[in-house]
Amino acid sequence: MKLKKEKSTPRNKDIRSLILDTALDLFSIRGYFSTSVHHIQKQTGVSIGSIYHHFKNKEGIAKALYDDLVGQMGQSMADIMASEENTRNRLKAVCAHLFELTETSPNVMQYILYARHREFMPDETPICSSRPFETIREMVRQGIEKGEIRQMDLTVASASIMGGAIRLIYLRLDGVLEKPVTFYLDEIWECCWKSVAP
Amino acid sequence: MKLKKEKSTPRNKDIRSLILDTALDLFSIRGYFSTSVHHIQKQTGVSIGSIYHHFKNKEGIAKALYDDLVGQMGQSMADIMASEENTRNRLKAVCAHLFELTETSPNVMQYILYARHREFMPDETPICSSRPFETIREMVRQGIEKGEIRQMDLTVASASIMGGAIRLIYLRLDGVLEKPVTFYLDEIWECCWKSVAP
DNA sequence: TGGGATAGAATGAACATTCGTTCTAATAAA
DNA sequence: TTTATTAGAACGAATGTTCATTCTATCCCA
Repeated sequence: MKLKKEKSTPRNKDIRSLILDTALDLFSIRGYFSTSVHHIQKQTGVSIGSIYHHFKNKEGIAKALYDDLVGQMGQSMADIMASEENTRNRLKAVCAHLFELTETSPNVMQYILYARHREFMPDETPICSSRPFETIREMVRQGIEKGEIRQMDLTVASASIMGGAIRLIYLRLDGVLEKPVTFYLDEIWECCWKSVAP
Repeated sequence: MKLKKEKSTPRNKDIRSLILDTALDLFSIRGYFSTSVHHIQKQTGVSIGSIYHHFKNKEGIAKALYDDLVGQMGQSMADIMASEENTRNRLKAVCAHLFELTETSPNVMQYILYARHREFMPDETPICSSRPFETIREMVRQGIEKGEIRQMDLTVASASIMGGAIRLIYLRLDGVLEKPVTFYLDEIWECCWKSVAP
């Protein structure tokens, strides 16, 4: 009985997660277009029929994955927003979080930052307009309002403050940095902050 | 005679260029994987056989295109390096050039920056290790040496100084900026420079 | 100059393969 | 029994590539 239940009941969620986890691995290693549904089938052991029972189609898998990951990241940003008071600490915490994520889950970072979502999810809003990035923008906006960041165009300020850090993340994901990005956190953060400080 | 020569001799180059130009358009609009060789055939009017006569295969088209564009950009960077003396002017000229290119040939910028080359050109070095980016790195290195940029890790300095500008280019290509990037040049450049100034 | 030989460029039908998706049957759960 | 889930064979469309053939321009020799 127990054995049966353990095998079956949690299966719904397990299978869905199993498919998404595997898809993330395959997508970020081989890319979306070079990953076939049959690959996912082989890697998960879940049958084709079952995959299509859980997701409308291949794009549906990519979309669900995207929503999950962007949702998680949005939550992290909201948490930082809530737990830190001043702009400088908030934004440094954002950088630190992104750097750690890059090291602990490069696949996640790769999929969020690097995959050309619009290429296979035509209706998706560009990543930079999604909630996590909107939250960062809001942090910057408040920073300008409070005078912690000098008066300037909001978009330029956001790009400037995150640009260097994101650049480093790309370099790390591309295998160009030999040390973990986290190693460079303090140094790059000083640059980021100086670029917009009053 | 002359007529004949004009019609025939340049044809080799014309067809090759026609294929590359069209491929660039299609690749940057629909993406590499959503562009079939048959699409290129239809758009150019050049027969399939002829396409395969000029290029080894589809990947060969992408690679030739990449080499051409990266070569051109490398030349531009070398020109700037040669024509400007001090680091600040050099790097601002680099930003200005990239911004102008983004406005005049967004396709080129899109292909160079955004396409996941490693996904379909497995042997290609990551863009950030290619010659144009190496030249930028060398500019920064000299800047640090001469004390125009403060003492710091070279990679971090490069990422910091170009990060914000590149970020803006991405935003523009994604259709998030309503105004041309060139409009923001002075403002973002001030940020970039402040981030690494002594 | 004229005419055949040669090289290489262009053609597009045909091919094998892969892919996303559907369908029907079997199984498990309620 | 009824409903939800799993299974995997089958399908059709699309793709990258090949190849036998035709066309065109240049070269060579009479």
